Amino acid sequence: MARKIGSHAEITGPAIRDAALRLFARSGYAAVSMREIASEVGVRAGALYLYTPDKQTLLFDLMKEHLERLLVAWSAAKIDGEPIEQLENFVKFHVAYHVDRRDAVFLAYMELRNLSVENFDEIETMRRRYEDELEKILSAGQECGKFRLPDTRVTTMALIAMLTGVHVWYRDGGRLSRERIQRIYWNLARRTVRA
Amino acid sequence: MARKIGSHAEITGPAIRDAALRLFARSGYAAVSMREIASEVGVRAGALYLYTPDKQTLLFDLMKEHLERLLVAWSAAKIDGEPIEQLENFVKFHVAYHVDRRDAVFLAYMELRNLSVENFDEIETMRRRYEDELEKILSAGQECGKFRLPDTRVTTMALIAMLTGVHVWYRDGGRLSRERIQRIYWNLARRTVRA
DNA sequence: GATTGAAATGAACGCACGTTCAGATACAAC
DNA sequence: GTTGTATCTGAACGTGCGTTCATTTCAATC
Repeated sequence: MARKIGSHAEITGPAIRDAALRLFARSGYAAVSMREIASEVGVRAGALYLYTPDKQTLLFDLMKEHLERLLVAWSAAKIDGEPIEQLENFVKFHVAYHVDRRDAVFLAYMELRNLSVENFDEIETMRRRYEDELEKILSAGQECGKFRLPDTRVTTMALIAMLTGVHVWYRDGGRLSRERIQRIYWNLARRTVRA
Repeated sequence: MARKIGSHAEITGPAIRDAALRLFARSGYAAVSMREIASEVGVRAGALYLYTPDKQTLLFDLMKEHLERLLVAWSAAKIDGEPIEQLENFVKFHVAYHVDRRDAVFLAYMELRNLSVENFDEIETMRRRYEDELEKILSAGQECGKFRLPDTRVTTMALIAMLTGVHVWYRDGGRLSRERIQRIYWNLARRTVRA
């Protein structure tokens, strides 16, 4: 049975995370004060400490939650089949996910430096797990002769960088639809593996 | 005739910029104090203000200097010829430059948020000028039928992101030589434009 | 309507920050 | 050796930070 909590907490907890995510993504972890986050939520700074032990943990939890969700979402989205189909699936998944969660993606990229060593290691391990999913697809394609890659590891990093870069320029309601963007990136990625 | 300056200034000025670049790149602008920078140079914080009006200007100057040097270096490196040759030249130039100046590249990417509005606009204009150099090459190739691109602008952004991503994983003395890395990225880029 | 306890406040803490500046220092010129 | 000046120090400034905690608020329960 779930522990009973007050009616405020049910709202305030997630609201704090939302506000922190938005502000951290916009201005950077170090540039955002606990007072700003609190003000965004409509609360005073002290109240935040009912929901997080400290600012560092708030950042870490946001990044960890992002990567956990990413890995779970990928687990649900991944398919069996030919490497080329798996790659198409990965590319479209990655682009859609990164377009839909720009703030979280941005945070997880930019704020690694502000994590403590242990926290950094944990996040980095999860990121590496995700990158490995792509690398496995590329390796499989390479081994069965379907892909021709100059270097599997570098191609993995190059593809990840290329795809993730969508968050730099994508804007909601922009010139291109989500689906069009997915197709463009898939087009580019397919050429990269020469399949 | 050059204005005469004391013997210390000839050394200290650049030393401050070096230290600031290194520390900003490592820990982030907001996380580095003027006292830390001064300590790295072997001086007290107050002395920094003989060389920069404030911390923000120090950051801005580092970023501006990086982009100026990048544009100058590209001006010197760029060639005429077929789009495919121009692209090869651009890719190899970009990779080499970004591998050789990881700190400056990192700074110019990560610290845009910490610039004042006017400073941001100036830096962004210069960055855009550089990106346009690639876009012009892609457009030329597209128009003469040598390249087949799904979308010139998106391909530009995708290629820039892919190439710049080298700074994420490159380490001096790593598994791959600079030249090998240049060739791998050129290989990937060429496929991208289907040339 | 009294009781309860979670939620939030508001004031305070010690600390580190960017920046200033009067005074000390070191060094080149004479 | 004295002077002049570029360089640097050391102390101080006001500010804002993350965090704590005694106190207050207030909705739910009886």
